[in-house]
Amino acid sequence: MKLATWNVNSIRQREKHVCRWLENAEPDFLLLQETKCEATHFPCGTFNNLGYQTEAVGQKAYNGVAVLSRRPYTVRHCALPGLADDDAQARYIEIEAGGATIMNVYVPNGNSGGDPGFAYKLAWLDRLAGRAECLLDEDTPLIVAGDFNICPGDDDLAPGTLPPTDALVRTESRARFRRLLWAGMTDAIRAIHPAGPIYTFWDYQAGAWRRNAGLRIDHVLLSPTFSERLISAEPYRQERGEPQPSDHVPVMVELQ
DNA sequence: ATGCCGGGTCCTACCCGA
Repeated sequence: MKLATWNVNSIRQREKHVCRWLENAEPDFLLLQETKCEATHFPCGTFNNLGYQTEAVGQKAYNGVAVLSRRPYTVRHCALPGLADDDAQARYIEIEAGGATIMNVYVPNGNSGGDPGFAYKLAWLDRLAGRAECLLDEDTPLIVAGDFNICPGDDDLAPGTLPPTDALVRTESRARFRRLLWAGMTDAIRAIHPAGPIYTFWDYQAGAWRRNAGLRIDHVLLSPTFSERLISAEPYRQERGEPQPSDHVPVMVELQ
């Protein structure tokens, strides 16, 4: 089974990239973030034609997530349960497939909106961890994947790319990521590649791609049932070199 | 420590991302 996550930075701009990538990589599940598209305008038909059943949660201009799957699934939640303003922003889809739960997340960046903006990010991550812990307590096989907007460690950003005050590297953000690990989730990329620089995002500006000034902020977290079956976990760097790319690349895991 | 790029929308000057 192959599952991937990709922040596409507008599905309308990236529809052809996604189709081409699906045909080459053939994931069973693809979790998209930053579709920037209301659900009624999401190009479901295009992906149906490639054999993928699609569920989109969207809003105008910002955020937006979607699930593409060639395996049967049911949608369980279209917003993070229990969050105070839980469906104000389109950041979460939770599905059930083959007895497992899969969460597609677009975590708030936390750098805009001052202290309340950062507090929203932390509250969102606390709520996510609480939800994951509930499912882990019941031994539900679980995958949490998406754009976390967190560089978990110092190998996860090119030196000098971000100041220590940035919401992507703040200790409070990293502590929320560790809470998910301590709850029993495995960071799939780090299970396969324990150390060294691995990036999933390169800014459009200042020659970030050319200089390999990247960040690792897109993650796939696996509960024990899945981590024991992990075969590979890789970012698809070549996507960043395509014409008109997203600033993020797909991250795919293969499970036995 | 960004807003140089690239997306969005109140269509055009701004907001937002990481």
